[in-house]
Amino acid sequence: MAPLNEEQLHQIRDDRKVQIKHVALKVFAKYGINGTKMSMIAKEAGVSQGLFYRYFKSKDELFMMLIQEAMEESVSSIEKIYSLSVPPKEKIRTLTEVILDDGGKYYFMLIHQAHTSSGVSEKTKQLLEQYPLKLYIDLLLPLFREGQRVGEIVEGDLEEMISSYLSILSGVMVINSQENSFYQIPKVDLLMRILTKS
Amino acid sequence: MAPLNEEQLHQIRDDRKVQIKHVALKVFAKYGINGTKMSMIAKEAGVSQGLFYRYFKSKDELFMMLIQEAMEESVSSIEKIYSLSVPPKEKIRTLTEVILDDGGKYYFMLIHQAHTSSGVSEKTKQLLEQYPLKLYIDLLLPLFREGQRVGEIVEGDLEEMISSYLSILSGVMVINSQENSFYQIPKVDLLMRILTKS
Amino acid sequence: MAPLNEEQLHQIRDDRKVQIKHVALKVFAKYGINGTKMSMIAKEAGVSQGLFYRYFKSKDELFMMLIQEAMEESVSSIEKIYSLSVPPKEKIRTLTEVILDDGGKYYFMLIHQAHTSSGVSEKTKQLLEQYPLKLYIDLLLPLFREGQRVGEIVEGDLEEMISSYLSILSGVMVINSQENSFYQIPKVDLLMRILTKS
Amino acid sequence: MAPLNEEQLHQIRDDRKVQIKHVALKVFAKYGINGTKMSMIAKEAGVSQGLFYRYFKSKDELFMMLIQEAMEESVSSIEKIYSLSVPPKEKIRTLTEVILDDGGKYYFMLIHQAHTSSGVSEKTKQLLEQYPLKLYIDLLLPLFREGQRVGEIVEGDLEEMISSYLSILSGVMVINSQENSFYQIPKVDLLMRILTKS
DNA sequence: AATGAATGAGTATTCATTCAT
DNA sequence: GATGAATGAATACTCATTCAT
Repeated sequence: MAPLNEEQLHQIRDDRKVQIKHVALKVFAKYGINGTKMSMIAKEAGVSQGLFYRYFKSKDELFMMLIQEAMEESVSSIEKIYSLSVPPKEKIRTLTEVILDDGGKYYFMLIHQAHTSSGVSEKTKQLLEQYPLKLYIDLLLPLFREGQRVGEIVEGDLEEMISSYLSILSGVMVINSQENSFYQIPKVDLLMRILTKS
Repeated sequence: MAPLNEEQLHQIRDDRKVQIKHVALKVFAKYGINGTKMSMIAKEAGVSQGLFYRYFKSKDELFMMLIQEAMEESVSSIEKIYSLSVPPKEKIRTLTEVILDDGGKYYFMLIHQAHTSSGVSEKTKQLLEQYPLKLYIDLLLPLFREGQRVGEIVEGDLEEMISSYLSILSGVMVINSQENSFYQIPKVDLLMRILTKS
Repeated sequence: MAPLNEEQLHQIRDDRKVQIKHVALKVFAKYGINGTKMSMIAKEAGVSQGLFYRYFKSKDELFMMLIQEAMEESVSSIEKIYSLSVPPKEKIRTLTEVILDDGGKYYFMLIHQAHTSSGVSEKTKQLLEQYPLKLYIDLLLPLFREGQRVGEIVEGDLEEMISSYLSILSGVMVINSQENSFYQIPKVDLLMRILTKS
Repeated sequence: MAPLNEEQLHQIRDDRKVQIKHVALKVFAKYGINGTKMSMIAKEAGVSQGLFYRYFKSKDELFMMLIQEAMEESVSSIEKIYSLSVPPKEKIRTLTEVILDDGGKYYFMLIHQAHTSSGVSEKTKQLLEQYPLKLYIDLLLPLFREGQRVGEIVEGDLEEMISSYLSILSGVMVINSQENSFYQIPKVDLLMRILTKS
């Protein structure tokens, strides 16, 4: 029989890469880079350990890739919010929903793991430094300022408020990243009370 | 000098144990059970790796001991609050302050680590099951109910509210457990907005 | 086009086999059996790794085949020398030239690699034992004896002299088997001084 | 019982290091860096594999260390020859004996292995470049020149002669580095014929 | 009691070989 | 036949724990 053609092979390779990354995101998010064993990823993805290395150079490289994507994704989520034509408070609510949504939680957890794990590579650390909290605050500042202007957001130092808001969101995501979480994700309305006038 | 007597020796042993536990709590909290190497604890505590095993049977045993203490401590913190003679809102604020306080954060982080880490022993898992979220909710329920009764706490389902409150507190503790945290701990006033009428 | 007939297919098969062997000889000679990865041979020969196994049962089988050929070739080179109608010294000089010649060096290196590498199969070891140094000495003995008789070769124990001569030739071949060798191949005249009267 | 004191520990560490290096030199020399498995070194040295890593950072680091020593040693051997108060020919003969001597052969083999193995680290390659053949030739040039001057060494291009001499010596060392060598080390007298007038 | 050397089980990674297409 | 994806056994290295002193 004829060997697979270029396109078919490309398809297979792409599928596998996506599949492995998808699995790895969850496992890394849950167990961190130290707690995650290659055997877990391989087993969960249904491939042999050896195959993993045809698609990714190393455990660390994959971890870094996922961090990179997580951070790009998070920034892009925020940017997208601005294009909605609803009042500031609604924008913030929507953003909160997006973050609390299932897709987002793995990314948050991953970034948390990256920040806290021992044994992350220098390269990964450098990558993390490219997305400091300040960057997120600056992205949200115009939105929150507008919120204050129209009276939807409580008075007070905005940088601190945004920082706290992000910390809380991250926190609840992180502690809920596991399947049968001890904790539960709060309702959006409840979280919004931190920011908005009653 | 005369040789130390029985009691003095016991005292030394006890001091050393406390010292090691104190150090280990911080290291475990920061790096998790997988990220924490015995060499880190030994070095940080200023003892040899060998000596460690005179005081504790294993890494896991120590981890479990700390979890145990953390959970007992957390329950006792809550119980103590009830003895204050201030209005409910003030009690909750004080509890929040106690938790956010420096001592508390390591315990929270530890419990989080225990819940999320791969490679925790079965015994540790069993221990965790002895302190489910429900237990904390039940402990706080009378306090919050009283708060609602006197109009200091917002209306709404109390179990959910308490659960959310605990999740948020835990979350911010967890993501701030490391030294140079990416995030910051929110002010107590800000957190209280979740629960209280403006 | 008409499909290839039986013989043409056989021809193609044979050509390919020769091609792979040719490439493998160089790679094995350069890097040894441990240093040579199947991917190197496949890439260098321009075939897929999978195809290789249509032609050869295993890496080790190919290695053995090459050793076999190398040893047969070396014996035949020596035998051929005897048919020349020149004085003994000239015959030895010609043999030396043949050995030092580009073709020969890979074979020497290969035999050296086979003798020294860890991880050569039992079968290969057995093969090597079929061509002991003694065999080569015996082959050359009549030639060298004649050389001594006519006064072209220095006096002395012949077995030792031949053995040394072969060791030196092998040695210089071996250390020059790589492309950009640290060392250089000595001129034939210089080597002949070992054996001949000035 | 009291723990070992500083000096005793230092002694143990030193002994072990020497012991491991001694064994590793032989094993690396024989099998190259690819052919040498850590289990071989550990077993041969009578230590566990784990212990190896308390003394050396990695297989490659040890290999490099040994290369370094081998090269320093070889240069120093040559330099020492100059201090003898014998005629040039005698000096060269002594040098030849020193090199052919048991201690030397492992070093030569090691350097050969380093030059030929695939998979040697960049660092090791750089190290090798610090000791090019030219350096050895230059070291020996004055000695050989003096030999020619006093009529003990044959006429001819000196650089080429030294290079050939070193190649031949290296070659015979390399192919004799294994225990039950197929080949044999030639007598010094025989090798000297390459250089000297009869 | 105290130390740090020593062990060995476990983990990431490589690579010869097989398999589906 | 031909391809390269897939497998799994082997190998370098790490680290909790034990042991000799």
